[in-house]
Formats: sequence, C-alpha cells, structure tokens
Amino acid sequence: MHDLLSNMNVQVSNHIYLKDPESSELGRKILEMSISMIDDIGFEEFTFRKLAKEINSTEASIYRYFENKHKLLLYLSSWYWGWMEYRLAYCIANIQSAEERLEKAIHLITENYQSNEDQSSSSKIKLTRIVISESSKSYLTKEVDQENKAGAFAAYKKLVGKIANIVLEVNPCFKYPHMLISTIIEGAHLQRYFSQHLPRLTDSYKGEDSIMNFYKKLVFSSIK
Amino acid sequence: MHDLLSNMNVQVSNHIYLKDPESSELGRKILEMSISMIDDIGFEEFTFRKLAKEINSTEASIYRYFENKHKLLLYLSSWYWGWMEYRLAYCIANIQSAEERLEKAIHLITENYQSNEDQSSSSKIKLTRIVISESSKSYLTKEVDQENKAGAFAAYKKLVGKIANIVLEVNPCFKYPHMLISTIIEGAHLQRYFSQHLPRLTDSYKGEDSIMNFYKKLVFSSIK
DNA sequence: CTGTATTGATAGTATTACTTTCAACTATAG
DNA sequence: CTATAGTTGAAAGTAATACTATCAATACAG
Repeated sequence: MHDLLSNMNVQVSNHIYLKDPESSELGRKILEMSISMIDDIGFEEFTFRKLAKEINSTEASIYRYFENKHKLLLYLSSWYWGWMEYRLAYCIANIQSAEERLEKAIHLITENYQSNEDQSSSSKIKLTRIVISESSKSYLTKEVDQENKAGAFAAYKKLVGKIANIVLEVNPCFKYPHMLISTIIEGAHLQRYFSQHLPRLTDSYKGEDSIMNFYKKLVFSSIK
Repeated sequence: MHDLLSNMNVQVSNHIYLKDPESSELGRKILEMSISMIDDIGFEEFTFRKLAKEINSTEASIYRYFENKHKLLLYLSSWYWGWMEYRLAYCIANIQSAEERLEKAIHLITENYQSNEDQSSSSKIKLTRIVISESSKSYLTKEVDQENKAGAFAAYKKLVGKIANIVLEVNPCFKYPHMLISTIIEGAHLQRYFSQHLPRLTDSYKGEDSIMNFYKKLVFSSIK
C-alpha cells in the first residue's frame, strides 16, 4: 500500500468508512488488495470473502472498516478525486494565463494515465482503470441522495468546481461550466473504455491521443 | 405490456434472450413488470424472485426467457436503442438540410422525455429513466467483449453510426463523429441524472432546457 | 501490570442466483 | 378426437453472497 498513500495527503470523508483504513496495516492491505482484485475480476465478482482470503484475514475484520463493498468503492473513488485535485494544483501552479491553466486541466482529466512514462505506481494505474470502469456504479444507485448528503461525492464535486472556475476565468459569460467539465471527465473515461471494448462508439487515429485532442477542441470551441 | 410493444416493430438480437419475451403473454408480463420494478427499486435490488412474485409466476419460468437479470437489462437497453432509431427515422424523414436533420437528432437524444406532452406511455417513460440510471451497467462489466461479439450492443452502435453519418454530411472533414455522438448521448443522460441527484455537477436555468441547449451549442460549435 | 483496542476464529442467518424434476395444461396437427 | 409437443407452475435443492454475533488471543499504552 505504501506506494499508493505514502507520499501525499489525500483526505477522504469519514462518513464513508467505519474505521480509517489508512490508520492500520490491515486497512492499507484492504485498500491495496481490493484495488488489485477489482481491477482483475471486476466489482460484481469482487467479494469481502475473496478479499479476506487474499490478505489472510477474515470477512469480519474487513467489515470493521467498511459497511459493504459499495462503501469501499466510494472510498476508492473519493480518494481518486482527491488525488486528481492534488495533481491539478501541482500542474497549474505558477501559471498566469487562464487559457493555459485550462489547457493543463483538460490535459490532466483526459490523458491516458496508463501510458504515462513517469513513475506511475502500479496501484495508481489500477485505480485509474477502476474509476473508468466502475466508478459510475458508485452514484448510479438508489442510495445516491443519502450518500450525497453524507459527503460521499464531495471530492468529485470539488474538483469539477475548481475546473469550472478556470472555465469562467477564460470566459465569464459561459453559462454551463459544470456541465462542460463533468461531461468531459465522464466522457473521457467512457471513451477510453469504448476504445478498448466498443470501438465503433468512438474514433481513434494512430499517432495521436484522439480522445484528448477531441476534448481539448471541444472545450475551446464551445466556450468561445 | 401492450402499450410498450404493440405499435412498433423493434427487433432485439436473439442472442440476448433464451426465448423471445414478445412471443407470449408471460414474456410480455416479464418485460412490463421488470421495467416497472427496476424503475422503482433499482437494478441492484431487483431479483427474479421478486419479479416472479409480482406477476404470479415462478423463478424457473422467468429463467426460461432470460439467463439472468443482466441479460434482461441488455434486452431492455437494446429495445430502447431500437426504439430511438425508429423515432429518429420518423423525425428526420423528408428533411433536406443536413444541418436541420442533425438538429432534430440532437434534439431527440437530449430531450427530457418525461416532460413530453404527447401520449408518452408510462412504460416508455419508465424505460427511459432506466436507461439513464442503469444502462451503463449493461456494458461496464467483464463480460462486455463476449456480449459485444454476440451482438448485444448492435442497436446502440447502429444509432450512433446513423447520427455520426449526419454529422459527416454537415462537415465531411470532422474527425470524431462517433466520439461526439456517444459523448452527447451518454452525457445528456448523465446530466439528467445529475440535475436530480448531484446538481453541483451540472448547471440549470429556469425557463430553458439547459441540457439540450448546452449540447446543441456544443455540437454545432465543435463541428464547424 | 492493567485496561483498551485490534484482529482472528468460528459459527450462524437470510437472501441471491440459480438448477432440476415432474406434473398439469394448452394448442394444434393428423 | 386424440396423440403429441410445447409451455408453465410447483416444489425442492445447492452454492454462494452479504452480512452479524460471540469470544479468545494479542498488542500497546498509561
């Protein structure tokens, strides 16, 4: 787990977990192994029983950290959005031009994280794939309103709000900054998924990152 | 069920079901009641046992039509896309201008179907809500490639292809027509959901359909 | 050394997601 | 009119899931 959480300070709302998984060795094992297993077998096939077996613990112990696997997915998603906000702050720091900051932000949320050359940790690559394939299941449920009240989606909303504000800096008259940014974040994830599994729903050209190019053009043509 | 299926001829790939649910009274009851129940309690809480109870039948009988509830969701989604293609054909018939046809198509895929004044049937309103809240779960699984080979997503891909072709008529040089259309279809659904449950992720103004306006502007500004 | 918190071990329950078998009924083809 | 094929219902059973409860062992902190 150390590679996922050691180096930064991402805060997750304490309503999501029963006991902070970052506070103990077992908790960190739960996070690390669940990321690996959900990526491997998918969220539907993933169970606390299987997870317990993999980390040589018990179901009862895991239930002391998370009420159920849905809450664990909320935790992972929330961590991801907190991490993205951290990365956003880093990559737009000290840049004067609002256009340039927006370009960096769109770059960040549309890039193909897996193909990054830098030292992306294995857990972060897996977590990114999980967010692409599974995170919409975290809010497409009948409990969404209740969980929203408990702050489960605060990190996501905060990130969207920050980038929407950059949009407004570029064009203060633009009416739909939140819609634009959430469309692009979810759209870019979906297009990554489609390019792998349902290619007829997307377009891809060799020698370019078509998804990033498409969304960059979309943003700048629509807010002008 | 008669209100959902009587008046039109929507074909669903026969790999999705074991036995054609439109071929019998029981099959039609399964479709109608499952639409109602999934809309009510959500896909996760929905089970064949509960469905059987509601229609005074048995689990075993339902399993003769669909392997599992996931296949039933595939069926409902597929029916929806076939229905949308039918409505698209109707609303762009006899229109010469490609721009105008594109405008009609975007109108169709971004409109708030619930607030239609015409005689929208109750099942169709419910089905539309199900597609918004649940249909992404039909392809965000580990079985997606296998099911795609079996034709489970053919109707969706066909609709996206048809609208993408209109985009190309308007601008034959536009590089990303499929990406644009699938972004808008999924985006519009998601924004409808956000406007109800996570309003900070979207933007809404009284006196207009903000979602439709946003996507219409997005399309026409990006393909020019 | 004592109290508190953490984990593991074990067991148990209700529900889900099916499968199997067989009997009853229904439509229709000869 | 009857034999037959196809459809449904009824009942029972299985393996897995999604938990919950209890208690013992261990660690650690004051």
